[in-house]
Amino acid sequence: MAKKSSPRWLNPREMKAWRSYIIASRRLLEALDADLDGHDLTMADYEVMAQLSDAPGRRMRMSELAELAMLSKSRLSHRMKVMEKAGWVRREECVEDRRGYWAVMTDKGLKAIVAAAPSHVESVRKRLIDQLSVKEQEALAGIFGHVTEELRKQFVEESSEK
Amino acid sequence: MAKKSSPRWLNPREMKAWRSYIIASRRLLEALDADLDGHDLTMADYEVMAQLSDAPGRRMRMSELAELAMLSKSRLSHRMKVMEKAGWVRREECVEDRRGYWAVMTDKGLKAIVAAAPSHVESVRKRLIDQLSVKEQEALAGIFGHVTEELRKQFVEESSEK
DNA sequence: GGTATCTTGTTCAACTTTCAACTAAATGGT
DNA sequence: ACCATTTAGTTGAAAGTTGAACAAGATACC
Repeated sequence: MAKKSSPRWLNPREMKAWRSYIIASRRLLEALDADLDGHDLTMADYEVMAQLSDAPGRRMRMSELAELAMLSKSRLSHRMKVMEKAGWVRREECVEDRRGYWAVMTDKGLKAIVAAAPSHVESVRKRLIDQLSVKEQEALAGIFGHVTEELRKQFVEESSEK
Repeated sequence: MAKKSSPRWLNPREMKAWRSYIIASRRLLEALDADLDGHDLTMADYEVMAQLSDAPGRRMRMSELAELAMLSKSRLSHRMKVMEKAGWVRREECVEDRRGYWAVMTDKGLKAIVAAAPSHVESVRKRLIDQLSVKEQEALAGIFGHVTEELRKQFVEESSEK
C-alpha cells in the first residue's frame, strides 16, 4: 500500500481523455434522467423494470435482480416497496427457497415500461448513440468492454489479497 | 413531442456500445469512490476540493464552484457545511457582492487534498487510463468531447423551445 | 428615487441511499 | 442430528440529495 515513487500525474492527453469522459458522463446521465422524468422513472428504476420485463415469466429472484440492475439488496428492497405501492410489481414468496422472494412485474408495470421504453431509447440515441459514427460505436464498446473485464479481474485480486 | 413513427430500437452494435458503456461507467465510478474511501472523500467532494485548490487564492464564489464541480447550489451548500465542520473549508462574506460568499480552502483542507490526490490519480490510471492505448485515449476524448458539446447545444435548444 | 425583476445562497421538507443489525432459512461438516 | 456458517432479504436510523420557498442584495428601467 505504501507509495514510494512520486505520483505519475496525468499528461495532457490522458487528462483530456479523463476529463472529457467524466464530464460528459455526468451530463449525459443527467439528461437521460431528465428525459425519463415524464414517465415517473429514474434510470435505476428503469433498469430494474427493464430487467424484470425481460425475465421469463417477468419474474426474478430479488438477489438476481439486484445483481443485474447493479443495486445493493437494500436499495432494491426499498425501491421495490415504492414500485409495489405504485402497483408496478408484486412480491411472491419463493417455494423452493423459503428465505427468498420473487419480484414479479404486474400488467400495470409492463404497461409502464412499454410506454417508457421508446422515448428512453430515443433519448439514448439522441444524446449519445446517434452522435457516434460506426467506428466510434465500436471503439466505445471495445474500450468499455475491456474496462469492465479489467475491473472484474482487479476486484477478484483485491478480494483475495489478505 | 408526439411519437408517430415506430421506435428505432438499437441494433446489436449500438446496443453493445451502450450497454458496455453504461455498465463499465457504473462499475468504474464505484471503484473510484471505493479507492477514495480511505481519505474520507467521495468523488463529488474530491471534485469540489480539487477545483478550490486550483483557484487563485484557493477561494471561489459558491456559485462558480457549484458550476465547476457540477453540483446544484443546494447540494454544494450542504456539502460545504460538512466540509466546514471537518475544517477543510471556511466561508467568508463577499464584500463586492453582499449576497454572496467565498468558499475558502483552509490549510488543513489543502493538506487533505494533497494527501488524497496521488492515490486518486493512481486509481484513475489503474482503473481506466493505463488500460487504454494512446489511440483509445484519443478516441475517448474525441467521443466525449463531442458528446458534451452536443449536449450543450441540445440544452440550449430545449431551453428556448418554450 | 422607486419599483419590478434577477441573482446569490440558504433552509426546510420530502425523498433516496447507505450501512449495520437482524430474522429466518439453507448448507455443510462432523 | 447438531451446530457453525453462509445466504436471502428486510428493516430502521443516519446521511445525502432534491426542489421549492425564501431573504436579501444587485440590476435595470422609467
